[in-house]
Amino acid sequence: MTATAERILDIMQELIQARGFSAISYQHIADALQVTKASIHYHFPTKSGLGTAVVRRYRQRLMEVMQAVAAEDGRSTLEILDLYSTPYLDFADTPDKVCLCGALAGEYMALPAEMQGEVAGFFAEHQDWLERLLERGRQRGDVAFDGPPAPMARLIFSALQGGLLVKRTNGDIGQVRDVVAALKTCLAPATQPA
Amino acid sequence: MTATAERILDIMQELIQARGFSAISYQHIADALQVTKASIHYHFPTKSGLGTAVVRRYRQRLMEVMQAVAAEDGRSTLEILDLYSTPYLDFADTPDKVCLCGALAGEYMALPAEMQGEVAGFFAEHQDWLERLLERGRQRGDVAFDGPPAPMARLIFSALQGGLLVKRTNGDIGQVRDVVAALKTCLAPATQPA
DNA sequence: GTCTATACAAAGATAGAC
DNA sequence: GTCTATCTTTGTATAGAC
Repeated sequence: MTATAERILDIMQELIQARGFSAISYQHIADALQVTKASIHYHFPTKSGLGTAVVRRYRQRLMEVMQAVAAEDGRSTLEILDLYSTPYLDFADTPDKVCLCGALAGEYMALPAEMQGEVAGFFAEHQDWLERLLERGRQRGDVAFDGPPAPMARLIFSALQGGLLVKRTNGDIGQVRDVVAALKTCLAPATQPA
Repeated sequence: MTATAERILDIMQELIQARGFSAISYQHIADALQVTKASIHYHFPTKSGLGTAVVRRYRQRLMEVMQAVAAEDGRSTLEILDLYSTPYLDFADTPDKVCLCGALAGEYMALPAEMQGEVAGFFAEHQDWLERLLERGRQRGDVAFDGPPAPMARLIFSALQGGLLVKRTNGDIGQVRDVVAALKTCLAPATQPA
């Protein structure tokens, strides 16, 4: 992967996060990189291939974040949840970006099959990760909730994705912060009555 | 509004719910309606105007649902929440549709300004409605949660939107059902210890 | 690896006949 | 209201020079 190819991926990712995949053209990328369309095609012959490469890289990066977060010792489950939420809160700090896969999910049926697979895989592995986190947390006793962990993991993940999307329409960072805060109140173990 | 114009709105709405706005062309609509592109332009001269009309109608319809639901007497807050969730669960029963505004949110920065306003208004009024529902419910004592109602309203709405988007990528209706179920466990008032 | 030039299809939109 | 025909721009993609 050359440096230029990486920059193209960077630009494409930012564009998708802001405007989605269908609305992006090679011209947009060329303008941002200050080269011609043909140069972009040299590095990524097809738009479908470019889109797939962007999602793959994004997916891998966030997976590394999750593995690093899970490896941290001495953190409470709620602290780990905070660390997990950090990338989403960072997106919320921008005026125009959401999660790459959250953006792509809205136009899912218009995506090339290869991209659909990457997006679906991203969602699945995040929810699996959250499920394991909740399971461990409940065993340790620092989170509490009714029923099996899978529905709660789905709630957390769905809420983060949805919260980011809503936030961009109202410009209120509180949208995502509120969602995270409300989730925590749902998970906080009941303090033993004295 | 003529019957044909209504059918165009129907088709456009379905197409957006499945594929987003940017990926839809007048040709797609013309094919679905079995007429030529020019006929569509007769009813809706610009794509921006057509998109805006679709969102406006959708917004209005769901607002009517909310008003009808809120007017129902003798329902518990959790029952009302179920009624509110019905349209989302109906979308979840299709293989390819999400909430119209949920789909549009992913490509928000690529939308015409007028459509952005409608989407933002839709989100705002839904969250406001949920906030009032929660406030009343807590007063009546049939739901319980920590802190002010706004964050919980935001959590519920974000989770429903996000849940639908994730559901479409994994084809599992359980995704949305789980989210609703998990939300309910978060809201259920603690049963008085005997 | 980037450029110019070009091919070809699809897009949004309009004119004017029926 | 719908059609055919057309305009103009944009989109994805390739060929070949530098």
